[in-house]
This record gives sequence, structure tokens and C-alpha cells, in this order.
Amino acid sequence: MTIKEIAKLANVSTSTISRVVNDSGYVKKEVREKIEALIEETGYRPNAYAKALLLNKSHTIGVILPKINSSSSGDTVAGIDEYIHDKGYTLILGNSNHNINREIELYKIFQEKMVDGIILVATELTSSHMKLIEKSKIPTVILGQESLDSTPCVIFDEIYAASQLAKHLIELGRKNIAFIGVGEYDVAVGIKRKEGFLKVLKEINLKIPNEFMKIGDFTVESGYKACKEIYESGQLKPDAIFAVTDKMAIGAITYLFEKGIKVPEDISVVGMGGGYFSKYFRPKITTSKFNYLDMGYEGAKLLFSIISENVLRTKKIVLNNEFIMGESTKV
Amino acid sequence: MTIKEIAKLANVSTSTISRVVNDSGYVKKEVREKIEALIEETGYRPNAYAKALLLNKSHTIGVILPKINSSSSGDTVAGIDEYIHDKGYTLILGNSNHNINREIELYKIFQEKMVDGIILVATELTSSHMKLIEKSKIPTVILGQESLDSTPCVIFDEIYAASQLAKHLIELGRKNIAFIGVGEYDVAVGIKRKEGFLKVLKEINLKIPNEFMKIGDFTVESGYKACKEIYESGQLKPDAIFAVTDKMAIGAITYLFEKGIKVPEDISVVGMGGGYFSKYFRPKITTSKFNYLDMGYEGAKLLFSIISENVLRTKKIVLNNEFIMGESTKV
DNA sequence: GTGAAAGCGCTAACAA
DNA sequence: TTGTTAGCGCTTTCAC
Repeated sequence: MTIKEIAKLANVSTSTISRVVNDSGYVKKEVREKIEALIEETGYRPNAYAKALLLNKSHTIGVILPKINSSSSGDTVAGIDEYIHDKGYTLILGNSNHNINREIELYKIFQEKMVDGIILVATELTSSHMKLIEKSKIPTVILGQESLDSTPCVIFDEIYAASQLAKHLIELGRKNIAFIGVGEYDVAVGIKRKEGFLKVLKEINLKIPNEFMKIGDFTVESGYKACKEIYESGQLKPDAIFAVTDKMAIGAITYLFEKGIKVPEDISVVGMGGGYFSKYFRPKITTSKFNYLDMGYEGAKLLFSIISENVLRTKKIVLNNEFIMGESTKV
Repeated sequence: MTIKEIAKLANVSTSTISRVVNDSGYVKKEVREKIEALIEETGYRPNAYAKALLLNKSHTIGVILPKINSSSSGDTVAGIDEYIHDKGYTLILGNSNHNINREIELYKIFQEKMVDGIILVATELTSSHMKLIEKSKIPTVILGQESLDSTPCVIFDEIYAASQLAKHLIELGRKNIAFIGVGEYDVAVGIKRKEGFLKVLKEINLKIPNEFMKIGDFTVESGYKACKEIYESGQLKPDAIFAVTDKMAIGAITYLFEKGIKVPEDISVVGMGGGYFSKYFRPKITTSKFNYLDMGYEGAKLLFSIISENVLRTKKIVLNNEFIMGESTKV
């Protein structure tokens, strides 16, 4: 069913149908009503692509995610959706699976699909990314990582959040703190969180032995393994563990539990993230909550301000984390 | 940058450009190379909308979800994405927030956006839904709920999965089993799982007092509350709890833990879902695992078979659940 | 109030 | 091998 067919049925021109559909220009009341009835009856829907082609506006925004089925991705998309829904926009989604080539490919596909803007949820940002963004001329907002040029981004204050937790452990009187991080390819989690942690230790001149610095890969299993390595590495035992994600904290606690080491009585453990898992796990994890829903929402808002005003006022939005006192730490 | 501009730059017609871009028809080697260089240089991308308009094919499929940020949704979308990615398709996503009107609205938007097919992840299926699907003529697959007409669907054998867990409890010698379900608006979870549970009890003529049948709302909190009500409702105490979701099982266990009732020593608890939360929670939940990644993948595959063959061979795919023995149940 | 015509960017016959 | 032409479905001047 096209506008032409409706026009024929109504014995008017396509212009008149267009006027009725878009409520623009004058149409005699009786004609309008007749057409409206016809549309209702036939179930006619205007073709959004034809419209987009003509008006050069797709009312679509593209979202590129490094992993589609993680709770942070889900929340981010939900936040984006919440904002754009009211604007009458729809979402087209791409899953890069942490693959840069795929990310670039998705960028191109989105370009072909005439998206009005792109939200890139990043874990790693390379100069290839930045070049691509610049070259494409599509309004883009980066989420989760600090941008390398003037592309606007929405991030958390990773350093502050990590240092807050480190301070918490220090205040609890901990002196032998082990650290479970992730690879530095993820700047926010791998570098900044570690930086925040180390900063606090440095301030009070506390040193950490190398055996207490481990690297995991975000999974529960890797937290378990890292914790095991820490315990099997030497004579010195930690009195606290700082894991940069809740999942890895849970892995560590699982190991400790199996070993009969009590959390928080024998050792304090903190994580980061604050997803619902950390809340219902026993012991409830002391953590720093990252609100990804907010991140998505603010990112979408920022993107729309660029799209509509065609001017870049805001370069960076830093979101606040919430320290959450759980039951995995005590004096 | 359009095909016309490239054509002008290359001093050829748009057809030739089109031939190069789509690798169709003959183009002289030198000309092809010149054009390819030009495309590379200018970053020209063919407009997918113009193409879609012409060929009446958008290479896009629409996915409607009742809730975007849940782990089952995430897995489902990941499964869909995995399949369609290889086909060169992209995903457009709509979040209905369990709102039927929004679902219908999304269906219309997808229709306007010329999607080649729709995957509807359902919790509730009404005749309005079925009418809409039928009227739209867009190839559609329903996920998670049995369809009311000939629209194909991918579902789990909820009754079987629930009865398997119920049998497990019976085999453990449990006689006073409390049940935490959800509202019947969700046919799969609210009705079928209960049905599977009750079927087993009926077979051995085991009766359940009304105070042992509670309704939650999927959340951990509601499981906690339901369990509390069960314990506060009378003198009889259960020796097992059957929760239709892992989250509610975890809520129940949290209550029991607070009361000093040991799981599984004093009481056995089973959940359903088998997400990673149930795996790492302590005690590990005895549950039935639903593989939503598979559901998404199979759903997409089914949809493509309809799109490409234009014939409906398969009406229903029933996925297998995996019984997972955890540590929340024992003899 | 309404219609005719142009054109958004592209592909596919058909000619040349 | 290449170009010409028509047209996908729509909106928007510009006439009438």
C-alpha cells in the first residue's frame, strides 16, 4: 500500500494524502475525513525510507556495543532508549564483540543507513576510531571512555571511584591489600581504576608486593583464579582484596569461602560496578555503583543537543558514582 | 557524497559506479580501479535507503522486547545478532516496556522502516497482537510464548522443565513444598511452570495448602517477601521451596538465611532460569537452565527461512532445558 | 484547497 | 563495456 494507491482510491493527488498524513497545509474537512478513513481501513503506513531519502533524516540513531549481553550494555541501551523514545527516534544496534574491524564496519553500515547520530560504547579507543568518527561527519558521542579528540563523551570518574574504595580499606586499617585488575586495553577499568587505587596507597606510602597485583578478565572465574594465585604466591597473606569489578570480587570471595577464610571477618573485599548481583550476593559487596542507565540517557541527550543545535557545547560529562557500603568489608 | 558526484569525478555514468560498488556486470579493469580509488579517497558509501526503496529490501530486522535490560533479553538479542550478522543484516530494536500499545506502535514503526522480518519477544500474547501480525504481512517469529495462530514460535518446554524440578524435590523425599510463582499474564512463567509443578504433585496425590502458594513479580525482593509470608502464615513449615525464577529463589534463600534456616540442610530450594547469577550464588541454585542465546539464534534462523523460502515449514521449535544440580537441594 | 512536477540516491533493463 | 532511462515512495514548491 503506497501513497499513490491511496490517492487513487480517494480520487485526489498524492500531495493531498501527504498533507493529511503529515497534517500540513490546507485540506477540506470532508476530504481529510475521507482520507483518514481510507488510511485506517487499508492500514496504510508511509514508507519511512522514502521520506528519509527525501528529507535526509532517518530519525534513527545507531548504537555500537562491545558486547550486547552484559548487564551494563543492557542498562546503557535502556537509558538511550528512554531518551530517544520520546523524540520519536528508533535504535539500530550493532555488536562489535570487542573487534575493532567490526566496529569500523558497523560505523560504515550506520553511515549507509543514514543514521542521524551514533553512540559508541567503547572499551578501547584507537586513533582509527577517532579518524573514522571525524571522517564520517556523523554526530557521535562516546560512552565509557575518554575521547582522544574533541568528540564528546560521557564517562565515570573511575579514578575517584577507585580511590574512594581504596581509602575505605585504609580507614579500616588494612595494610596488605591485594589488587585484581584487568588488562590495560580497557583504559577505564584497566588503567584508571588501578591508578585511583595506587594513588591512595602512594599518598600514605604503602607499598604492594608484586605477587599482590593480579590481572583478571572480568569473569568470576578469573577473580577466583587471581585470588588463588595471590594465596599461593608467598608467605604474606593479604588482609584485603581490591577487585576492579564485582564479578571478580565474587570470584575471589568464592575462593576464600572454599578455603574457609571468612569475609569480612578475616579479610575485606571490595568490588566495583554495583550491579544487582553485588547487592544480593552474600556477603553483600562493598562497591561503587556505576549507573549505566544514566550514562545511556545522558549520552543520548548529549547526542541530540549536537544533532539539533548543530553545535558542540559540551565536550565531556562526568557521572557520579555512588559508594555502597556492603558486608564484605569491616574493621 | 552520492553516486552522482562520484560518477562526475570519474567521468562515467552512475551505472558504472553501481557496477563497481556491487561488483555486478562488466567494467574495464582500469576504470574499475580508478573508481575504487575514488571511493576509497572520498569515503563514499552507497545510501542503503535509496537501495532499499528500489529493491524493496532493507536488510534489517526488527526486534521487539518487553524489557531491554534483563539478562534474558541481552542473551536473546546476542543470539539473534550472531545469526543475522553473517547474513549482512542489521538489527533495529524496540523496547515495549511490557506495554501492549507500545508494542503495536513499534510494529507499525518497523513496518514503516521496511524491516524484512520481525522477532517479537513476548510475555503476553493477545488477539490484538495476532491480528496485527497477520495484517502487517511481515514475516514474524514469536519468542518465548506459544503463538495463538499459525505464526511460528520458539519456546521452551516450560511444563517439562518445571516437572523435572518438582520430581527432583519429590525424589529428595520432600512432602511440604511451597511454591512461589508469578502472575498469569505471563503464560510461560506464570501458567506453564505452575502447571508442570502441580502435575507432578497430582501424580503422587500430594496436596499443597493455600498458604504455600505465593505470587511474586520476578524480583529478588518479591521472592523474599513471598517466603516470609509462607513462614508467617501458619504452623506448618515447608521442607522445600519451588520458585519459578532464580531471582525469587535467591530472595527466598536470603530470607531463610536471615532466619537462620539452612539451605539445603533444613530446606531445599529450586529456581528456574540458570543465569550466571544462580551459578555463583552460594549455595549454587538447583535450577533448570534456559538458553536464551539459543532461543535468539534459532528464532533468527527460523525467521530467515521464512523470508528466503517464503514458505512456512516449521511452526514451532521447542528448545531443551538443562537440569542443573546445585547445592540448594539435598536429601 | 488542490494538483503537477521535480527530485532525494540508487539499480536494472535496454540500447548503443 | 558503457550510458540512458525509468522509477522505488515520498514531500514540497509553484501554479491554478
